[in-house]
Amino acid sequence: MHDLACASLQGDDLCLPCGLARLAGTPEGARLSQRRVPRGEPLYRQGSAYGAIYAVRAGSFKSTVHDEDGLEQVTGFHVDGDILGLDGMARLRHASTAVALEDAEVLVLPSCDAGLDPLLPRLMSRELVRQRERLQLLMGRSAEARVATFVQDITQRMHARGYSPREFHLRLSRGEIGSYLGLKLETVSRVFGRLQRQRVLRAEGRHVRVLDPAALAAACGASA
Amino acid sequence: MHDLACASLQGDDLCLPCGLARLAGTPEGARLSQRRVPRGEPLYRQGSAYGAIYAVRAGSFKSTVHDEDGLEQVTGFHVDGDILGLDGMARLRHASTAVALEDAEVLVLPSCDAGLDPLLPRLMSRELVRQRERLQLLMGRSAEARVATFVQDITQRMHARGYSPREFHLRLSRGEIGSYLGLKLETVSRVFGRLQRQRVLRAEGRHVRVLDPAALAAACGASA
DNA sequence: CGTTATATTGATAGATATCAATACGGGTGG
DNA sequence: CCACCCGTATTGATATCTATCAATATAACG
Repeated sequence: MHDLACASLQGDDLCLPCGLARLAGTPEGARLSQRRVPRGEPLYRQGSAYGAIYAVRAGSFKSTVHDEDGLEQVTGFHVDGDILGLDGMARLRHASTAVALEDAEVLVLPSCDAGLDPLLPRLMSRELVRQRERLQLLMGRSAEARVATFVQDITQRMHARGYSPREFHLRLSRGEIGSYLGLKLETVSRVFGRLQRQRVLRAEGRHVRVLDPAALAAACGASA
Repeated sequence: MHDLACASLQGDDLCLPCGLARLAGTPEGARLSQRRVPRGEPLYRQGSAYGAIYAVRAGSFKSTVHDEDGLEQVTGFHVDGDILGLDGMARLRHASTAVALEDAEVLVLPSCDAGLDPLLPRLMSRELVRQRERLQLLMGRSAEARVATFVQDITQRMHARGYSPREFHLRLSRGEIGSYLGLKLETVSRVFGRLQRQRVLRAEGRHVRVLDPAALAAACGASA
């Protein structure tokens, strides 16, 4: 029963994917249910009753919030290993909508799971820190730095999961990226154009290839 | 023992201050220790070992993070009833610094307190939602909207705690407000000047008086 | 009362948003 | 298989906003 928690609590950084990987085949693992979510379908909707949190096993999701006028804003981009739904616990109602960007699969983690419980506060704390880092990233930095960081973040996450760190297929439109980064879609497009002219990357529509990782890293630091 | 959790879990919104208020004088309350923090002193520092979270009982705090170069950025402003230190659980090391803006007093909440534990995930979830709301506020909105929202937020919090909703003493400099809102100090100053000329409020240095709450609310909505 | 930090105010430059037109691309139906 | 269409992306011209640089004024403090 402690497999999940212990595996994940060890070390400085906690790693739920690792913990979850160990669950495969164990009695505890069998207890957890999976759920398939077809591309374009919501895993949950803002305002709906909170029931569980989810761990992405395959595919990717975007999180969005809708303000009073119904305007959609992208607040998150999630892949394999990420946890979704933590924001629903406060009011026992989901505070955002999660939509699959491609056919996806998630592990359903009931909120009072004995194996997950001791881990939960730390997981949430990490999310809190990440959220703040994202805020700091977006605030003082230029459009170029934001886009560069976004691209780098994706390549790193892809790499960590065994995919090519040089090439990937974006599943978000320019408008969605802009919404996520606090920029207008035209600005996102222009930045991609600039980075391409500087031979940092090649962006053919949504297919992105990183040509110069060092230059990309450098572009992440430009302040305003 | 369940006083704290139950009082706070009832209703749609959870309220730790209410729960804590009930603890005064009870056996559980006596168990919790208090701590005084003189003005300008840190409650904890970024990077120091995580030991507990804290509930503000009197006074106010600012949270800051220091980037690699040591540059300070204000990430939070906390008053009576707010919880501090949640970001330290992820790595068991505080991810930010909390400094008292005036002589303050906090309740020390050991992380594995039996009364607090069931409440913790919801508390953290709420913080997660707030953090995101803050991000959305800062991203697409004009300097005027940011400052107006900041002022309104303070008056509302003050009001909820029994102080005058019209007048308060800012304990942050223009530079600190700017850091918190993602603006330069000159811009903050100019916005205060503009709001003053429009008779929305009167700002004499750090003493602020709201003259026209409706106009202030209207100013919160200006996008970019 | 002087000294230093903080705040206000002005002039200018730089960045992104906005408005507008054109190009591309994927899918559908002919 | 090609032509057409609609959503998406690119590119350009201009407006708006905030940052920056700089000077002065005010407030806090010893």
